[in-house]
This record gives sequence, C-alpha cells and structure tokens, in this order.
Amino acid sequence: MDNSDQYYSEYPRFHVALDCIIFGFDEGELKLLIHKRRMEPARGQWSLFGGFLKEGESLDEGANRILHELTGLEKIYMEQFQTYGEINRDPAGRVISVAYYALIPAHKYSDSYSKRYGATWVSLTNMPALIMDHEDMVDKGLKRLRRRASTQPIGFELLPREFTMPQLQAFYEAIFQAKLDKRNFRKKILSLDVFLKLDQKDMSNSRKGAYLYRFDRKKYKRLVDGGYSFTI
Amino acid sequence: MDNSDQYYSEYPRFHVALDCIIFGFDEGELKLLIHKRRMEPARGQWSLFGGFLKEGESLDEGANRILHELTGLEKIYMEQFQTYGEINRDPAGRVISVAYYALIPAHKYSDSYSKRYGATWVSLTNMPALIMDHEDMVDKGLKRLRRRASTQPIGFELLPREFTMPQLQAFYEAIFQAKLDKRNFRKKILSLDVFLKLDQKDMSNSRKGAYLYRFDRKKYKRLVDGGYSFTI
DNA sequence: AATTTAAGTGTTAGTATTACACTTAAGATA
DNA sequence: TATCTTAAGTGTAATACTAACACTTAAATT
Repeated sequence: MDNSDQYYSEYPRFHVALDCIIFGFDEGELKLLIHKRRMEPARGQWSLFGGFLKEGESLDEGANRILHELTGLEKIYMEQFQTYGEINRDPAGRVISVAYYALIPAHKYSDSYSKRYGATWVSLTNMPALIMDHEDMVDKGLKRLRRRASTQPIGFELLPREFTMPQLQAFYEAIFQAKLDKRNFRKKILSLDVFLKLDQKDMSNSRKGAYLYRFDRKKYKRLVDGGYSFTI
Repeated sequence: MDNSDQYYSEYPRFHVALDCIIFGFDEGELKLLIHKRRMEPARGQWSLFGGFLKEGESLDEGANRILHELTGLEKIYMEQFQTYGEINRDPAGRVISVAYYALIPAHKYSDSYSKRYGATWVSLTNMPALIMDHEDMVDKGLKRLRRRASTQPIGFELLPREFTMPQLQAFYEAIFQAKLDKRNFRKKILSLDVFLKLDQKDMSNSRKGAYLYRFDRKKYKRLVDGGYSFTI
C-alpha cells in the first residue's frame, strides 16, 4: 500500500526509468548490447535497454526484471552507477533514469533472444548514435567498469566458467584498451592464487592448446573476508 | 511544460528525494553534519539533510539548492553517488532517494547557520542513530569519498585555502583512518608539484610554526588535461 | 620429417615504497 | 637571558613492485 499521500502529497512525482548498459565480451572485444527502440518517442532509433520502474519493485528488482525479460538470463552481475535527471533529457517528458551496467557472458546469450528482441551486439569503437543521453551513459558505465575491473575480479562474469590465460588477458586488454605483457600478466594473475588450473586444454585457438583455469570463488571470498584486496 | 503524459501516462510516478551526506574536517577529525528532522514522519529524529526534488530542477540543481538553503555556501564540492529505491525504505511511502556527498570547509560554516537549522557536526566514530537507511548512505558515501581522495585532490575542498603540511596529513589520516609517515607523506605530496609554498607560517599549533601552502588549481588542471593522474 | 603457430616460461634493471631518528625554530618558563 | 619544551622539518638505505625483454615447447598441418 502506498500511503505517501499522508505526508508527502504536496510534493511532485516523477517517472522513474531504468536503463541498462549491457556489456559482453566476444571475439576479443568488449561489446555493447543495444536495440531499436520500440516505444514512442524516437521509436526505431538505437537505444540502450530500459523501461519504467513499477510500483511494487525496488530499483534493483526493476533492473533485473528488464534484463531478464530481454536476455532470459538470471543472476546477472549488475551494478547501479549513476542517476540521470536533467530536465530535458527525454523530449517526451520529465523522466529520472537510474543507470545500471550489466555484464553478460556473450556465449550464454543465444541468437534466438537476439532475434526476438532485435538486440545487436556492437563493438564500442564502432557504435551507432544512441538516443537522448544514452551515449553519456555508455561512457560513464564503461569508466565505472574499468575502475571495478582493476580492483575486483569481474572478468569472470563475462567469461565462460572455464577459461584460458590468453582469453583472460584478452579480456583485460579489451577493458583497459592496452596491450599487456604475457609473462607479467600471468605472474600477477597467478600470484593472486585464486585460480584452479585444470588438466584439460582448450584446443580451439592453437595447435598446442591452452590450459583451462577456473576462478575459485570460495577461496576468493575467504581472502576478501580476511581483508585481502584484489588488484590488477 | 511537462508533456510526459503524451506517451508515458500509463507508467507510475514516484516521489524523488535528494539526501546529502555533508562531510567536514575539524579538529583533526572527519565530521558529518546532521540535524533533527523537521518533517513527519520521524520528526525530531537524527537525519541527513534532504528534501524533495522540484518539477523544474535537475537532480544536481536540487542537491545544490538543499545545500545552499542549509549552509548558505555556494560552489560546494558535491558528487552524486547512489540512488536508493527499496520499497519500504521510507515508512511513510514510496520515495526514491538520490544521495550526494558534499565536502564543506568547516571553518566557513558559521555557528549562526548551525543554530538556525539545528545542524550539528558529529564525529563519524561517535554518531547517533539516523533514520531510515541514512546510516547506509553515510557508509557508502564515506567509501566513495575515500576512493575519490586517493586519486583526486579533494582535500583542498575541506581545508582552508592556505594550509600546512601537518594539517593536510591529518586530513588524509582522518580519511584513510591510518597513521602516515611524516617524511614519506611530504615527499609524495610535494613530488606532485602542485603546491605553492608561502613565506608565511601558521603559528597556531606550535611554537616553531608550520609553513603555509596553497594548492595550485591551475597548474593541477594543466597536468590533468595533459593526462597526468594524481595519486596518494 | 619438417613446418607452423600460439602457449608457456625467468631474469634483470628500474622505479616506487617503506622504515626509521635526529635537528631546528621559536615561544614559554625559570 | 639561558634553558626547556614541543611540533616542524629533513635524508638515506632496504625492500618490494613494476616493466622490459626472447627463447622453448606442444601439437596439429603439410
């Protein structure tokens, strides 16, 4: 029951939207999932995925709902990072938009969803114009992702459960837009001591094959709880 | 003119509030400015400074307005850091609250304001219980402040225009809750080369007196624009 | 058997960080 | 006016971290 009119009735109310900057990692590149807007105004133009907050849901629930409706995925890593409230940011009226970025493992996002929702992965370096302030949101979301990636092991949200060191390195290179030294990278990553090396190799990228690793979440959690801080 | 009913009329609207976590630095300690709430519900309980967003203002404008009404200060350093939207966070109704932290130089905040608005500086280690989720906000705001302080020279927002090295060190010690080595601190700070040493001394804290410095914003800006990144 | 290609591996030099203790300036006091 | 007190101010050496660098290996392909 909303009883806010009891005390707050004199204050104005606003539409509240949720916009999701959905990042994926594929073909050695960081990608963004966008679609052609299905709603007036600006129907048919490129846009982030978003929607309006409903009465009975929290912001996080709303963002999760939107993402789930779109991708069919559950338990997506997401983080709220900024709220946009410029008066004329939406030409059709006053809308306060809470922006989240989300990381989805591109390999789990099937083409069928992509077709059903008209969603397209675009590379960040080659992005079409987006409506309203959505390009700002992408910029800012990306900055936040970078900062996060340098202190928390979020790469593992975007990669398959089992991954190789060259893959992981490519991921960090894509995030930071920088070439990293193979030896130094491995040294640093492995010194964190939260990776499990498997006996199995991934043979898809080379004749020699690359050993598969798995991120040991439990071990990581123990370390963090003990005051440890992950840094790349 | 709000013409949002044209397309969005079917979607619900929400009260949007702005809450400010106001930090100050005084007596070698990081302080928080709070007051006894003057509005129902929970009138008379300790609370952050906040208010409702108005129709014709952006979020940043609203936060500035609230801060200005309260402190009389202009051009306050502030940063939006999180939006709170749990369904029952406010017992009187559904309110989405956008939280900002602000840094104000305690020496500029006069007692007259403090009396007029019933505002009190409390030390962070010794804080009364705050209403709703305001303690969460303080926690999160403080974390954000810490992160900011380690990469941007925000100390100068809280300190007087002219300050001594011992003062600056005390500020960082308060922020990071850690004792720093005098010699190492000076070495690092001065190596940034964005400080102007004055001939004058501040004699208020010791017989010997401590040299006053001034932060050279212009020089700092030039450096940053040239890709430099400030780190403590 | 030879070739190809990405995976995998150590060492060294340079840079940044940390630890650490005495001297100095100037007001206060005897 | 000599002595005391107290916080400000200063340099160096040891250690840890970061950055640069090139060859060997495994396994499929020819």
